[in-house]
Amino acid sequence: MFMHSPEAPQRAIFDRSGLSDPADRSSLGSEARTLSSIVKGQKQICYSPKSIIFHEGDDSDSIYQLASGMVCLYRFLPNGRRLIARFLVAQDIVGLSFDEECPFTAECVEPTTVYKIARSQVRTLCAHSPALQNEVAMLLKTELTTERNDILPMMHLLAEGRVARLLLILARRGGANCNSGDRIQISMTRGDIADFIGLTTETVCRSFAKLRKAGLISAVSPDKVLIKNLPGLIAIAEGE
Amino acid sequence: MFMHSPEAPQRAIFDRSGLSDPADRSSLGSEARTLSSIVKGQKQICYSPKSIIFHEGDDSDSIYQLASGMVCLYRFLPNGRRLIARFLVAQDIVGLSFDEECPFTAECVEPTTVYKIARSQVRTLCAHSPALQNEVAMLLKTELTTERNDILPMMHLLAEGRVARLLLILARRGGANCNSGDRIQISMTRGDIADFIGLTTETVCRSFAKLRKAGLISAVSPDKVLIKNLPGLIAIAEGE
DNA sequence: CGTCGGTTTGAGAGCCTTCAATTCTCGTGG
DNA sequence: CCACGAGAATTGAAGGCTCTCAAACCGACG
Repeated sequence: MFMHSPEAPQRAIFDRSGLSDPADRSSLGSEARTLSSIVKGQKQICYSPKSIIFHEGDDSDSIYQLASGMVCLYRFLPNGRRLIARFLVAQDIVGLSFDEECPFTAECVEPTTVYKIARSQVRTLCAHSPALQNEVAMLLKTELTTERNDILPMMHLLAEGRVARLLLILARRGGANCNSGDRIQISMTRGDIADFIGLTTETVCRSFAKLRKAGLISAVSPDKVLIKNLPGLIAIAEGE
Repeated sequence: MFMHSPEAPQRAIFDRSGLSDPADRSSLGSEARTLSSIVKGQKQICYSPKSIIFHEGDDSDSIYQLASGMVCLYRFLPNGRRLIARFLVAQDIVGLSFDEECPFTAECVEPTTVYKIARSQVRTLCAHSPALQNEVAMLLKTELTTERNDILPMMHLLAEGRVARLLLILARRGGANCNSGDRIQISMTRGDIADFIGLTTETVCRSFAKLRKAGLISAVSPDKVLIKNLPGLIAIAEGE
């Protein structure tokens, strides 16, 4: 479950479609535009670490696709704790599922460039292009699948399993081939990780230490780890 | 955040659309069909408690809408623990976000009737009806929003907060007006609740007891509770 | 009336959080 | 090039929360 690539080319996303009629695929013609092709015309916007792309509560009048970097989507609970819903990496699109208001704040974790697309433009193009509207539905489906497979099981795991699962998510996103020996780049802080998987900074640290002592990973630096035993890591990430 | 109704009429769902072009709404004409209208032509299928509507791994060749009853969607983790992803109630639709295989088993919690629609039919109708395809996108959006607002915060709460949150979800679904004094019907078992919010049966029980002793709810029977102090319950559900 | 599944309560062990102190990392300025 | 300082990471100890194991209770049903 961990090894399929979420950065599959658009065609692959289409091919997995359970909604569009395959027989109609050939009739799309030249006016069929993918979100990617629309995005290519936009200029890139650059952000430095810790800068905010949009705030929770802002009018959700645009959607964004990351060209590079990393962004986290978060919100504060009434008790003051921060809840990180998702980390976005290159190619990820954010905003398609938003209503009038942004339900999250989007803050850059590292230097980031994004394409910005007006929601009104997406609306208009969707209304005229069944293919594009289908692509949007596919993207929403993918988002739900990711939520289902990556995030939801976190709630049922102990600390070590949650951290292992996060590492595997990062490994899958970062490196194409994900084997024992591969290096994982961890751009976010321990506190970010904690707010993502529902633990404290200290517990995240201790979990890293346990995984290290168990020989499943080895630490190059706080933000780089090597996978020493992938099957073992997967086992932990799935609850022993 | 808890009090908006997820069972809003279809029009309301359309009106909240962030994707369809409002200007095109009037051109839908008579061929515009909603999922609800399609469903009305189907015959109902009845299931008794504990019966299975579909198994994890089955070909996902149909989608379902609940007419009445309650269904839980679950899957087993490699460690043997069961993970309940969602409880479906009347009007809920399941399957739109599935790929070739069902990612969950759907098991009835109580006597349940469903409408069954072939996925191929949805595909075909979607290909010919932008309005229907838009409705599908809206339903996926709603599912994501629910996941974001109801489920995701669970991971960051203690046992009492998770149970309080579940009670509010049930209250919102069950009764239209949700005030102190309202009765909540809890059809699933304590074990089901535990597998949903990532705890054990015993901890769920103890959390109910704590909420009772705190005067936030009172127990009519194991499967019926009264809300005694809604603001207090909401506070707990959001992390104090 | 007895059984069975589900619920509730208790006790002890293990996990996570909190609070505190220490170490590490890395960019900056000398 | 090296020293310095701020922020991040790590480690320790104590206490609270949750899990496990066990036992008692309850209600529906045959």
